[in-house]
Amino acid sequence: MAAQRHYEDLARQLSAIGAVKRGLGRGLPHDCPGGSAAVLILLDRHGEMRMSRLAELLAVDMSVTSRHVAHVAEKEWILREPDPADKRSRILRLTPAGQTKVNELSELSIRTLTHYLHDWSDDEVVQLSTLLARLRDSFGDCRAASARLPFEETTRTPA
Amino acid sequence: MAAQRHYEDLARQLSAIGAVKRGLGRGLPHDCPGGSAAVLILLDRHGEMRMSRLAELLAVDMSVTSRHVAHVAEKEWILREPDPADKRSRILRLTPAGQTKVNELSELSIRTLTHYLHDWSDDEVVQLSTLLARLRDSFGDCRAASARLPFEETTRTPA
DNA sequence: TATTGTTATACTCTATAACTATA
DNA sequence: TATAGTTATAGAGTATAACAATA
Repeated sequence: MAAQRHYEDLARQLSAIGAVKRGLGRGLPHDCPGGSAAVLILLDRHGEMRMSRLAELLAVDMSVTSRHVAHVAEKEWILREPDPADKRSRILRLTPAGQTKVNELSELSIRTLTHYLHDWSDDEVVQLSTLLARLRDSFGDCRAASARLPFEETTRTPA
Repeated sequence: MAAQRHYEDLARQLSAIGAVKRGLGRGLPHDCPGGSAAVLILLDRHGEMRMSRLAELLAVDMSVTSRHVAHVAEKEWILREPDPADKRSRILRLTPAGQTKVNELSELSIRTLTHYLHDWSDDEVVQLSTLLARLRDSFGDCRAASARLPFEETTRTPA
C-alpha cells in the first residue's frame, strides 16, 4: 500500500498523459482514427473474436465497439462472419487489406516513438510498458456497467 | 535507443491506458468533469497564471482552455483578474471554494487509486509516476499547432 | 427471461478558423 | 503586424437506453 501523496502524484501524471495519446493520435492515417486503429491492432494481436470479447479488450461499452467495428468493416479491413455456434453472434477477422493497415500502423507508431524517445534506453521503455500493463490489469474490467466503486454514493449518480 | 518491438508494445499499452483514465473519470463529482478538474488541479499545483500558460500545462489549444476555464469561473471556483502588465491577458486564481473543490478531488483520486492499487508497493507507484512524467517531458509541447513530426507528408494533412 | 449486437441520442473533449482587443 | 483570449463549428470518443433477434 503506497502513501497517499504518491497516489495523488500518479493521478496527476495519468491525467496529463492524454497529451501524449493525442500526440500519437495525430500521426494516424487520415482514414483510420484511433478507434479503428485499436480494433485492427487487437484483432491482429489476439486473432479472430466475437464483438463482446473485443468490447472487453477495448474496455468500452459494446455500443461503442459496434460503431468502431462498423467503420473498419466498411473499409473492408475486417469481415464479420456469422458464428455457427450462436446465431446472435458475429466473428470478426482481419482481411488481407486489414493486415496491411495494421502493418502500416505499426510502422507509424515505431517512427513516432523513435522520434520522441530517442534518448530512452531499452530497459526504460520495457519498464514503462510493464507498469502500464500492470496498471491496466489492476483496474480490471472498470467499464461503466461492469465494476462499481465502493463509495459510489458520493460521486456520479449510478442511474 | 530501444528495439522496435518495445516501441510497439509501448504504443499498445498507451492506447489501452485510456480505460484507466475513464475509470478515474467516472469517480469525478457530477458538477466537475475532467476538463474542469484538470484546470483546478494545475492552478493549485502551480499557483496563479495566465491563460496561455495554463494551455501549455494542459497541452491543449487555448480555445479549449478558454472553455474549461469559463466553466470553472461560472462555478466561482476561480477568478479571472485583469493583468496590469498586459491588458489582453487574464490572471487566473483559485477561490476558497475552488480550493475546497481541489481538496475534494484529491481525496477522490486517492480513494479510487487506493481501491484499485491496494497491492502496489510505494516504489512501484513512484516508479510509474516518474516514468510517465518523463514520457510527457520527452514529448515536449506536442500540441497540434506547436510541434510537427518529421514525416508529416504521409499522415494527416498539415493544413 | 436473458443475452448478443445495433441504433438513436446526448455529453465531453479537442482542433480550426474567424473575430476582438491590445501590444 | 503580431499576440492574448473568445466563440462558433465540426469531429472523435464514449455511455445510456430502447430495440431486434436468438438462446
